[in-house]
Amino acid sequence: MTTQTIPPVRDLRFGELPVDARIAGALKAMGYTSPTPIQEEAIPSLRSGRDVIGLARTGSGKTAGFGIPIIEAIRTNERRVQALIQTPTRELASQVATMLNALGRQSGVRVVAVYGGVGMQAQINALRGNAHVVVGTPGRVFDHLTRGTLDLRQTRFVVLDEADRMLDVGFAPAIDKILGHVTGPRQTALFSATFPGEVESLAARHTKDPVRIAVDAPGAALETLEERFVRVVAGNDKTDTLHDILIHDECNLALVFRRTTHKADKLALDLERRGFKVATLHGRRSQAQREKALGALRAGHLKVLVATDIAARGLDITGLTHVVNFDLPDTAENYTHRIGRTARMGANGIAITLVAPEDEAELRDIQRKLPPAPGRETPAAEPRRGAIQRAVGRQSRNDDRPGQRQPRRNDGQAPRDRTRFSEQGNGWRRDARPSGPRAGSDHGSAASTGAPYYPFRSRSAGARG
DNA sequence: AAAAAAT
Repeated sequence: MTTQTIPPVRDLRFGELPVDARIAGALKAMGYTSPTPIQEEAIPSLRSGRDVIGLARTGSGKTAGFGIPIIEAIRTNERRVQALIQTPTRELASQVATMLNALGRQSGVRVVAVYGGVGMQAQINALRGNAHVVVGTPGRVFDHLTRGTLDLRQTRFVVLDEADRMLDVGFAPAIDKILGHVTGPRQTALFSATFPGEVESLAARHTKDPVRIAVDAPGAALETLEERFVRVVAGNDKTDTLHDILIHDECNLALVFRRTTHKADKLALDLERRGFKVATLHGRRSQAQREKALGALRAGHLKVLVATDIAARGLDITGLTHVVNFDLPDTAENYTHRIGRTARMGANGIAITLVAPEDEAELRDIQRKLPPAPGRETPAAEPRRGAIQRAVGRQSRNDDRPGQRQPRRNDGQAPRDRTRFSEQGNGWRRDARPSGPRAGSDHGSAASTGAPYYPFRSRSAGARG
């Protein structure tokens, strides 16, 4: 008779949160020891059975915030797809599936990624096996539904990751069709770092009396991120400025955004000629090329990845020190998501936006829509002589970054922001009057307007009664 | 106007 090793009964808590022992084990193996604020809020809410709209900054742990309660609710003895997570890009679907797989490993939960650009048969086989959780992009998910190779009739959890993107015009019809196949009772969760007013009505269509978790104002700044703006004077080449950024000591790994696939390719070619290890990621490349590029970036084999907004949302790349907006993002939301590829989970990061004279007006539009924060440049700021050299050459504020990899904060605790927010107009405004003494900032004018204050972490039902 | 997402 074999002696079974019974694991000691400990680690049944994730910080203050009680968690399933197998999940506690998985979390420990993943290096997480206590929940981030969004996890502290989202996990109990999802456990309670309520729908959730969760807003929290980029890199603050949203994936585990829905992943943990879903994994622990999966009945592994039932061979049914019990949870569906939808993402806007294939790479994000893959990344989320990897994370959920790690969370569910010790629980016997089977997670299957379902997205286009790769063979159908392997996915069909995986789905025919014991798939408990499906993470996918809408096109391929719908394809499986019409072929009858995916059955969502027993699905009890639906998550729209990057929810504002999934509900916008490009995706909404596909999401509607897919959710039409989820015929049983279900819990719906929407998560994002941005949530523009326009998507509120769409969100209401897909959720019932949701718990609204606003750990951070949509678009809120990150304390560990330094946002810089480099004015490139007329006639000057942005590529030269980018070159200067890349060769600077503090730049380990950079993600550079361009607005079109063609421009991304062109810049990558230029950088290659200049001797940089570079790859491109955009939607006109084959899935094999895309995966190779992202894999090389994650493995640290590249200096720089040039991408379109395909890489703007969700991707978590360890060691990414710099995000460069070579071309301006098209919206304030995209600005927030792009720069949020760095400075994740308490790590430091630098985001540099290259600004040509013709970009100025558009940049001002973007900045006007962002919650102001100490350290975040405001539209009023005037470009000054010598600003380029200073911005490129300046050392990072908290320079504790070692050569290769950024340290993950191993206490699992993203820095907590005590700033309060006031709701004004259609958006959220950062109100710089903290609970303590006033920080040396000039962004606090809203504090004296008598606007109502809402608690920093608000938990109110969507519709006020 | 562009990018993404099914083929």
